[in-house]
Amino acid sequence: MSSLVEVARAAGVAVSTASRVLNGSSHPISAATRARVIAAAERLGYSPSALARALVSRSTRLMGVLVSDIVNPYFSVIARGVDDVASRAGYVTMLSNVDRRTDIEINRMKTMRDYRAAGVIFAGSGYVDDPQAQELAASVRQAQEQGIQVVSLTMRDLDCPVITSDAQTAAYDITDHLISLGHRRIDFIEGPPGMVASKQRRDGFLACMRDAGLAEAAQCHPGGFDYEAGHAATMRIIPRPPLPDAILAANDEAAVGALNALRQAHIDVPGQVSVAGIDDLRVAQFVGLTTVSLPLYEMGAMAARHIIDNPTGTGSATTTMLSHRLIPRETTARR
Amino acid sequence: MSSLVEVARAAGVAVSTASRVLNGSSHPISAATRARVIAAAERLGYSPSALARALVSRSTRLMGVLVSDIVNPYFSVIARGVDDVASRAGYVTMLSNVDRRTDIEINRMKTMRDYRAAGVIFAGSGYVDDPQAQELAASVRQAQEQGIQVVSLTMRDLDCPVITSDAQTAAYDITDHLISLGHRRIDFIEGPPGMVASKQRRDGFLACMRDAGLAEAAQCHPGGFDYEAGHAATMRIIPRPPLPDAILAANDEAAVGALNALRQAHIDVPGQVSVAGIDDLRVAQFVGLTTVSLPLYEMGAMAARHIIDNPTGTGSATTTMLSHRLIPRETTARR
DNA sequence: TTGTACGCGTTATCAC
DNA sequence: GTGATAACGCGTACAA
Repeated sequence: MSSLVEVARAAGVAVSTASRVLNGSSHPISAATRARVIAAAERLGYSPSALARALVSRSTRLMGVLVSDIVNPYFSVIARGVDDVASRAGYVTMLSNVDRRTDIEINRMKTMRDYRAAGVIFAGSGYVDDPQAQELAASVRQAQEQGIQVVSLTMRDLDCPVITSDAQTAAYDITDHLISLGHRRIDFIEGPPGMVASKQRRDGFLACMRDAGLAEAAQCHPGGFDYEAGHAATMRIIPRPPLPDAILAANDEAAVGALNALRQAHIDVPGQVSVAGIDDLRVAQFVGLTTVSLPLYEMGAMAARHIIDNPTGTGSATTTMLSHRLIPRETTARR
Repeated sequence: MSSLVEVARAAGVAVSTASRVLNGSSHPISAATRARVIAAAERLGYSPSALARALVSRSTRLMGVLVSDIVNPYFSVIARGVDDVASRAGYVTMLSNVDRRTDIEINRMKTMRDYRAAGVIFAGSGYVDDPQAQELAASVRQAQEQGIQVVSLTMRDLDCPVITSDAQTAAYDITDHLISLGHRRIDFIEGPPGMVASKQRRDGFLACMRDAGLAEAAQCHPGGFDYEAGHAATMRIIPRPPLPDAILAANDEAAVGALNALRQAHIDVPGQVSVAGIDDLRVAQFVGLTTVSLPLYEMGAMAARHIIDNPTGTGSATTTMLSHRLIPRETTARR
């Protein structure tokens, strides 16, 4: 718990001298005193106060990330991307779960602002007609005026740079893949109601079906992003024949739920029905799920790098689109 | 970016007065001035500097968590437990991935120490004969002397409170369950070599087999904690008949790998071979895996609570054992 | 090459 | 009730 003054005293030098050797200043220091200071610091177990340092330098190496739920692999992959580049740059990442609630999001973001985070990354999507969207936008603006970099990983009504992937086109592409396999009647299990992310994915699906002249054959079912939702939706599909040629779920976990529901009902996948998801999370590999790979890790990593590389809050609100990739596996087959 | 002095000036009061109203001090303040200060703070978009506050109060509301890999659901569940109680108490959690490397662990822990974290939680297990264990222990001791609470979620050579679950007994219990189902020849797929967590689980398995007079029927295979390891180990088991009655993997993900390897080889589970895991992660529900539920969320939550409730670094190094629970599902059956 | 002195934004102590 | 003022631990002009 010794401070710089104590180290300086122990080394018989002025605090400024101690400071200069201990924080790698370019200021010239004689080898002798440098050694003395380092020895003293070592002996006293000196640990520089990042707090005090931040106070005077007016900048921290704190990287904020706001996720809906870190247990959701979608977000843990993003968080991993963030932390990898953050820690490599000497930053420490602050993580908060906001449970898809804008009020919590506002609140946590203010807490990170109080700690003067270098930047805050919004990993989760927004909501359609969110009554608190304005309040959030105002908080974001305020944070930016304080010099905090804000980056969003989805398109939202925030005046900040966006680093994202095109979920709508991803949904379009996987639907197109299904169609190219000869499937005509395709059922779509939607994401949670009200989320922009849900809407994008459904829109991509519908657009592709329409473009293929299959608008009539497209059917949407309420669902969600989790296993149970995909399972339940499929349980509602099964008893109403005819079965669709294929089922596309709004994300992988729901797709796995659909897959299991079908197999439990002794419906062969992909023999009778093909199943596909979106995201390409780890579970998709486990079950051999056909899906679209979204660059989640890269999004997190790029967002962190953006924050580190743009110390001033002057970055214009550009949008960076990272590309996705179709991953055909064993849950889809030619009709 | 306005500070307390600016708020005070705008409100026409002294900084001390502004401070008193803005940080909920119990000091008496006239309603009139209180209102003026609040109005001024509002108008200027004042956000208190947690940095400056921490500097003078000598304590932060920063909660540190060190995990091996946040993408691993084992750790993300723990992290979620930590963050839930942390944020409810106004703390913000700092997360770091240490990739099972003690040197990184030491490094990240020092960074958190520099930020004067209220506490640091070690979520990952240690390694047998770790050459850097001493260095880590020394860093921990130093942090503790600075008033940082340290909690470990596994038994390691750190002089700090431990909040954990008995993985060895968990392994024992699931093995016992397998035996009670009539299985005799049981193969165990080990965790990553060198990890204490791997050893505990294997020891629990072997102890149970021995106690059941089945030491001869117990067979251990090198493996790992991930899908690929479980899959590969099982691929090595299959071509060497006779098949075991059951396969127990060191954790759920490896068990799912084993399960898939068996099914791909057209071996019926649980008809021909039963399969079980340890942890009870979400994927275990997906595939209906019999397993043991470890109180991961609770461990994280309790650790965070401990840190919040024990502001002084005086807590003795007690050990708290949280109980596990057998979860029989569909991958095991009576022989 | 080294030292002095000030300021970063707060809280706490003391006086009024 | 309110107001100066001294810390907290550090970086950095500026002076020596």
